[in-house]
Amino acid sequence: MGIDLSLKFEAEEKENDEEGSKHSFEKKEEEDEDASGHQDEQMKENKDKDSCLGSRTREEENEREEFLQLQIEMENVKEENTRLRKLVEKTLQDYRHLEMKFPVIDQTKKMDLEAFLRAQGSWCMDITSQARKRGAERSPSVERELGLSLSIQKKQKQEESKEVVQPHQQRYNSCILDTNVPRFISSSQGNRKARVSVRARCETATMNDGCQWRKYGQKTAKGNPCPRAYYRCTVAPGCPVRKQVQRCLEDMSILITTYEGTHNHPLPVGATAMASTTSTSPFLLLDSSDNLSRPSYFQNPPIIDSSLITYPQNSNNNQSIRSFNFDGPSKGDHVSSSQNRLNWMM
DNA sequence: CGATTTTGACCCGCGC
DNA sequence: GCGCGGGTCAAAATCG
Repeated sequence: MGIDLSLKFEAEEKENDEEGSKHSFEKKEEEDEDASGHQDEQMKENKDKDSCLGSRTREEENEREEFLQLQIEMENVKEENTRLRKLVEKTLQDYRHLEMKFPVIDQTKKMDLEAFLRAQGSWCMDITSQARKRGAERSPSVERELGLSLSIQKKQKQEESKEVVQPHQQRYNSCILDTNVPRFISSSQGNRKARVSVRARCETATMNDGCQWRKYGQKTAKGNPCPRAYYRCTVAPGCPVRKQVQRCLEDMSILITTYEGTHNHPLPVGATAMASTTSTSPFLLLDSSDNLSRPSYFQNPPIIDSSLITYPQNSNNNQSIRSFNFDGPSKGDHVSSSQNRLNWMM
C-alpha cells in the first residue's frame, strides 16, 4: 500500500513537475508573445516617431525585472520538487528496508524456542550431571521447590537388536538423549510419539495450557492413591493429542501433566509451550498463517533456575529433563470454561 | 440440547 | 495361559 501511495505521489509530483515546466514554458511563451506584442507596439510607436522614448525604456526595465522574478520563482519550485522527490525516495527506501526485515523477524521468532531448547538442553545436561555426581545429596526439599518442570520423555523399551517391534512399543521415541542431537524431531519419524511431561504447582484439577481438553477416562494407578485422568484434545476433531494428569505422590501440590502426540491444528491463542511441545517442535505445526498460535512465552521467556532441576517420578537415563521456571502466565492466556487457571506460584 | 464428566467394562501388552 | 495394570471405550449422568 505504501508503495502504491508513494508511486502515486511520485507520479503526481512528476505531473506537477511537468505541469510546472509546461506552465512556465507557456508563461515564457506568453511573455515572449507579450514581449513581441510590445515590440510590435514599439514598432508602431517607433513609426509614430520618437515622441515616447523615455516611457519605452521604463517599460523594458519593468519587463526584465518581471522576467527575472519569474525565473527565480521557477528555480525555487524546481528546488522544492527536488527536495520532495528525495523525501519520497527516502520514504520508499525505508519502507522497502522494513519490508525486508519483516520475514527475518518472523523467522527469528519461530526459531526462538528451538534455539532456546537446544541451548537449555546442553545446559540442563550439565546441571543434571552435576546433580548426579552429588548423588544422594539430593534432598526431597529441592524437589519441593519445583515450580514447573518440563521433561521430554523418550522411552526406549525395546532393545536395538530386536527387529520386530511391537506396535505398542512404537508409540514412544527410542533415542538416548544426546546434547549434540537437536531437540527437533522431524516429521519423518512417522508414527513414533514422544511424550512431554510437565510438572507444575497447581491447586486445581488440571492446569490451563490454552488448549481445550475432554476427559475420557480415569484410573487409579497402582502405588498412587491419586487417580490419573486422561484427556483428549478437542480443539479440532480428530486431533490425536492426549494428556494424562496426575498428582505427584511426594508432593500433592505438584501436578504432573504428560502430553502425547502432535496437534493437527493451529494452537489457540495463549496455548503454552506445554500444550504445543508434544512430540515435535511446535514450529512444525506453525505456518505463516497461524501467528496467533505461537506459544505465549515468546512474550514472557521462561526464567531458568538451576535449583529447580528435578527428577520425574519415573525418570531413567533415557529421559531428558528440563526445568523451566515460568515468570507467571502471559497476558494472552485464556481460561476455558472447564479448566481453572493454573495457580502460578513461582 | 449439546458438551462434558463419570465410571464400569473392555482391550491389550507384559511378566511370571 | 493367566493375572495384572495401563489405557480406552461408551453409556449414563451432569452441567450450562
